[in-house]
Amino acid sequence: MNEDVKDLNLSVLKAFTLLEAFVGDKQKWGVRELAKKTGYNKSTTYRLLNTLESIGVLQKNDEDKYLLGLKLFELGNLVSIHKSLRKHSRQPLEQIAREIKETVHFGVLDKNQVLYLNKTESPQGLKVSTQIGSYQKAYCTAIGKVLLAFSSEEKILEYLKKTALDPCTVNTITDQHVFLKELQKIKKQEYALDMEELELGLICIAIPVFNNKNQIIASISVSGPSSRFKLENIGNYLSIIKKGVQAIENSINNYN
Amino acid sequence: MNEDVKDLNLSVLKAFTLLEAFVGDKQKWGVRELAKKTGYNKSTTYRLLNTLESIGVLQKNDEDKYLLGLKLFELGNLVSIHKSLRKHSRQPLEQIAREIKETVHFGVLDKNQVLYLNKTESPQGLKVSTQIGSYQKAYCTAIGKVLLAFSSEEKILEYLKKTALDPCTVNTITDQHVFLKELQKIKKQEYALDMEELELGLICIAIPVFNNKNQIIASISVSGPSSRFKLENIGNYLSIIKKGVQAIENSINNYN
DNA sequence: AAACAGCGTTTCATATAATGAAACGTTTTT
DNA sequence: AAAAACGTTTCATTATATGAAACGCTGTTT
Repeated sequence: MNEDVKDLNLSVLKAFTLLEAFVGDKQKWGVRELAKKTGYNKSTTYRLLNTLESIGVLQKNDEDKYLLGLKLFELGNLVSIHKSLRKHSRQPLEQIAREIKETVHFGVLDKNQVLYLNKTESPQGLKVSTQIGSYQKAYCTAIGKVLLAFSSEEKILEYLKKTALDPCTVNTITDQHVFLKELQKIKKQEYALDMEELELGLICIAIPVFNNKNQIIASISVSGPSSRFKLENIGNYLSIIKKGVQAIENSINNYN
Repeated sequence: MNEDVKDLNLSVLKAFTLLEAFVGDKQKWGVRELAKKTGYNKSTTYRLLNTLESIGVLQKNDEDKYLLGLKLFELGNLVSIHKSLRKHSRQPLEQIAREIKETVHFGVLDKNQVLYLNKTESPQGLKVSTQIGSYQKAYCTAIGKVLLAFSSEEKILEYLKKTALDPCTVNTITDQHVFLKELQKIKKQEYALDMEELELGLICIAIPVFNNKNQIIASISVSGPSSRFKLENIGNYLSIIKKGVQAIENSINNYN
C-alpha cells in the first residue's frame, strides 16, 4: 500500500477500498467476507463499515448484509464532469434504441479506457447490458476504436505504449501495426466495427461525436448479438445513429 | 461531533463531510475554503482532499479547484437500492414528457422525504429542474402528498409527529388537520396537486404507482410554471400520466 | 440435547498515524 | 514593491486507529 506515498489518510483509503469491493457482481457483503477480501482486520473492517453506514454511504439489508447506500447515489448524480454530455445524449440514445431495437451506448475516453456515460438497453430479451460509469478496454470495442481513431497521433502512440493488446477473443487485434491500420481505416470510413473482438457473439458499430472545433468528444455505439446483427443492416444502422449524433452535436454546440 | 458516538472512524466521517460540501450549488472548492466551511484544520483538509483525489473521488480542474470525481459517478451508478424502479421508469417518463412538454419526476418516500429517482426535463426554456438523488419536503409537493396519502395510517401519523409543516409559500398547508383532510381527498381522487405550495409560480400534479399487492411504491409528477399549467388541462394530463404509470406497473410486476 | 462453527460485536493495552501551528514557496492582488 | 492569499511541507505531540482475544448470538451438526 506504499511506494511513493505522499501523506494520504489511510483510513479514508481503506474505506474506499472497501467500497471498491462492490464494483463487480457481488452487491451484498458481510463484515468477515470483506475483511477477508481486503486483508483488513475484522475489527477495522467492522468499524469502517459501521462508519460508512452511519452516513448512508452503505446500507444494511434485511439479512444484515451491507449494500451501497443512497448517499452514493446522491453524490454520483452530482458529478459535474461530463454532465452536459450525459444529459444531451439521453434523448438521442432513446430514439436510436427505439428504431434499431438494440442496446445503444454513449462513451468517452478517460484514462485510456472507454468510460460509459449513458446507455439505452434493447427492448429485446437477448441484449447487451453494460454498467454506466464502468470502464472497458478501448482497443477491442467499436466505441473505443472510434475514440482512438480520431485522436491525435501522439495520443494514439502514447496509448499503444501504455496498453498491451491482450486477446479477448480470437478476433481481437493484438498486433500494433494491424491495429494502427484499423484506426486509419476507421478514420477514413468514419465508423468502427467490433466483430466479436471483445466477446464472442457480440458485434458493435460506433460513430464519432465531434464538438464545433471538429475534435472528437464522444462516441455512440450500437451492440447486438451476431445472430441478429447482419452486415447488410450496417448502412441502415449508420444513418439512424448519425441522426442521433447530429442531435447531440447540435444541442451540445448550441446550448453549452 | 459526539453524543452517543459508537466507535466511528473520524477520518472517514471528515472525508464525507468534505464531500457533503459539494451537495449544493457550489461545485468547485479550494482547500482553505473547505477548511473554513467545515472547521477542520487547513492541513487536515488538505490531506483529506489529497487522499480523495488520489483515488478519483475528487478531481482537480484547470484552476486547481476540487470537483466531485468520476469514482463517485461509478459508485453511484452501482447503487442497487431502487435500481429496478429507476430503470423501468425511464422510458415512460420520456414518453410523458414528450406528450405534455413539462418536466416529469419519479420519486419514492425515503426517510420521510421525497427522493427523486429519475426525471425527464421539459424541452421548453422555462422549466423545473431538480437534482436526481436529491431530497425534497413531502408535505408541500404533489409527489410527496401522493406518497403519504396512500401510506398506512400509522405511517402518516408518524410522519406528522416527526415533521413540522413549515410554510414554504403562502399556499403551504401548515395545519395538521387540514393536511390530513388533503390526504384523504388525494386518496379518493387518486391524484395530488401542488398549487404553489412549495414555490410560488410552480404547479405540480402527481399520481401513485402501485405494486401488484396494491401498495404504493412510487409516484410520477408533472411540474410546470403556473403561466402554462392550467386547470382545464388536468384531465388530459392525468390520462397521459396514467399511461406511463401503467407501463411502469406492468414492467415492474412482470419482469422483476 | 450438547457441541460446534459461523456471524457481528466489544474490550483494552499498544503503537501508529492523524493532527495543527508555524514556516515555506508561489501566485495574485493591492 | 509590498501585501495577501493560495496550496504545501515540516515536526513534535497526542489522540486515535489497531488487532488479538473474548463475547453473545444464531443456526447447524453431532
